[in-house]
Amino acid sequence: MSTIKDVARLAGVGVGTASRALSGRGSVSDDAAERVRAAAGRLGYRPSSIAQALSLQRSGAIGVYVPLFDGAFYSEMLGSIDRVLRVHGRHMIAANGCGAGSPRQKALDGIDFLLGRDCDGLLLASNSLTDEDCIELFRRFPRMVMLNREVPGHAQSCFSVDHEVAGRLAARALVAEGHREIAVIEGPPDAPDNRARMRGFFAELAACGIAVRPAHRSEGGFRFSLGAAAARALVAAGPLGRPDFTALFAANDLMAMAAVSALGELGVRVPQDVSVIGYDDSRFAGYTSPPLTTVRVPIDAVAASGCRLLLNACYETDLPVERSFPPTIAWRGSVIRGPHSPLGERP
Amino acid sequence: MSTIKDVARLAGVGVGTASRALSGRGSVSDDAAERVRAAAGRLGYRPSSIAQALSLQRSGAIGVYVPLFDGAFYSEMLGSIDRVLRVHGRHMIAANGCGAGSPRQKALDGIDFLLGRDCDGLLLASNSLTDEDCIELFRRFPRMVMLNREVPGHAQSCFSVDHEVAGRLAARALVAEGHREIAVIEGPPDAPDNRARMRGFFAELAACGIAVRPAHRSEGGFRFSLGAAAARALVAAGPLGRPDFTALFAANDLMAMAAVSALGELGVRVPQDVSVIGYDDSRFAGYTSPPLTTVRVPIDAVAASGCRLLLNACYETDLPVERSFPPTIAWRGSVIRGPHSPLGERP
DNA sequence: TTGTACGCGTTATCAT
DNA sequence: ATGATAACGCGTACAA
Repeated sequence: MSTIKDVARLAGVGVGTASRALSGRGSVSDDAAERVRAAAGRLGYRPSSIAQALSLQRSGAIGVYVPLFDGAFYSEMLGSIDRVLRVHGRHMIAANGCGAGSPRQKALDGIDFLLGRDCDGLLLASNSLTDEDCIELFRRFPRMVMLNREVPGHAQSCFSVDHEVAGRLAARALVAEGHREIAVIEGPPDAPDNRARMRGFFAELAACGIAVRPAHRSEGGFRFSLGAAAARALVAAGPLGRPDFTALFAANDLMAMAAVSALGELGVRVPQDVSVIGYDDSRFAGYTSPPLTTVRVPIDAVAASGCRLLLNACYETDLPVERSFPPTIAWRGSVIRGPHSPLGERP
Repeated sequence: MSTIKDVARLAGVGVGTASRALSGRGSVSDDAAERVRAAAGRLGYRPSSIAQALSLQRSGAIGVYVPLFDGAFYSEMLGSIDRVLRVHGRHMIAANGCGAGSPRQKALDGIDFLLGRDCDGLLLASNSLTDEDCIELFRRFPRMVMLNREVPGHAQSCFSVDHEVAGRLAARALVAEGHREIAVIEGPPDAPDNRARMRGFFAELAACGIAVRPAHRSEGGFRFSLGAAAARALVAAGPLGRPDFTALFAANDLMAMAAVSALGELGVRVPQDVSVIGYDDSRFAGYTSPPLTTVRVPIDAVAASGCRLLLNACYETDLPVERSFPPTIAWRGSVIRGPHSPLGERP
């Protein structure tokens, strides 16, 4: 690999001139600039990003931690982040939770790993860290933004949809279609995003005078297998092993999809026997059978804005940043009219 | 941030001693080593990976290019790669295709971007590059391994399942269940992996005396929307707008899932009216309705071995590397017995 | 065993 | 406008 010294020598100038000519910063005579460019071209010169990093005191790397790479939710974030980063000439060091330990420990390990790689900034998505973990992290490493969660005292550095509002939306969608006997497959009980959407969902239902029976609440965990198991448990709890609810809200699309599948194997049809509404509007939601009606949360926009704020913090730029990411309902085939009269309007 | 100089000063030794004590290479008196460790601990010293990289002439970064982050196939690869990398203290700079241009151009851009970040090695997954592109890439940058494709003359650096064998397997599965009127939704016509699986599929069918009618071949492109469209086209081509085939092979699970959904909306039931077999055994395949019978290709193992070979090449290690990744059939609910007598045995 | 000094490739400063 | 030179933080050869 040729260095800037080689370029300078071939061009017949000093390294300073070569550096300025190549970077465009500082003044160089047209003549010299041209010779440097030619020399660089002939040598196939590429600046060493490592040496640049050492000299500039920044690596250009943004560390990104997500619990896992697969799953429509996080991979969509990743794509969005890469897009923003690349436009601005930065790159991503990506890590997901791996190895042994609890989800929280995996997150801590992954973040620690990232911290050791000299990242200029950190982009974090984790609902397994405690608020205290996050606060401590912010203290040690202020150039950080959290995605998909709110951390007390750090609203500026947190980007998320309002999951409570989104949860209310799901409830409104169901009651607007005339459902009242409603079952729920919840996400992990200590995940902040799950709790927020459940809080909103139940609150809106309560506002409509609807209470969800305890037997109609089943705990999942944002995973296919748990969604399927939860769905089976829900119908098993009904009389004669038939569901005694007409609608089902799953805390994410993965579980909604798994629930539809499990329901199908039990002989209960979606949407004829029970309507199902999901959450996230994952890439696949339009292509299940039936296509999934779901709460759309614009996670790509969330990630992009979070990334841009981080970039501003790291590189003194002034990229535009959105703060509001209103959820909507993606109406598809898995929710149909229920037996009761509609309450309110279709959101 | 404190540097090794600070540590050395606090420990009352020279930087050389501090460096040796911290790295474990070279000899240091127990006494000095202890003082250095203590000093490092008190200072919260973290070596600058950038300075290390400049000195050692390697960054510890492996560049990974995949066409996209979402989609079960590539994200599963990513997870597998990160797992291997992290165990060995290396990290991943991940890039996916973004910006304008053809898929091929995106790949070329992404790779070029990675090359500019001083990666020690490159892990590539792309079926949009031509063989010539790959060969040229290997010439310019030998420390590279291709995932999920074979490049002529570079078998050593390519890791993939044998898609032709896997395609044959799909055919055998269908005929073993008594299907003969078979339709196909193909992937992108110039993607090598798609071509190989189609070649195998048609060859095995031919060996059984079965020919696929031109009207029963529909071109998709590894995407939901194309799978759905292809399925609609297939039934539209039949008499009375009903399918005149009893089984359908989709070149990947995404399209299989979309096809099942589209078929459902047209009133044709899976598997009662037509059996569907997918390809990949994506994470979601067990949770569609009905659960998808599919060709399982162990892409995680492929990625892990490819990654280990690359690590060996980059860091003179001797990690174990597998070369054979036999595909199997994951039997689930989307394929049932067809009208003809079985040919051969269930693979 | 130890400390000093040099090299890694770049950018930035500063006389010229 | 230009070129020499000093950082940047680390590993390591070498002399002691």
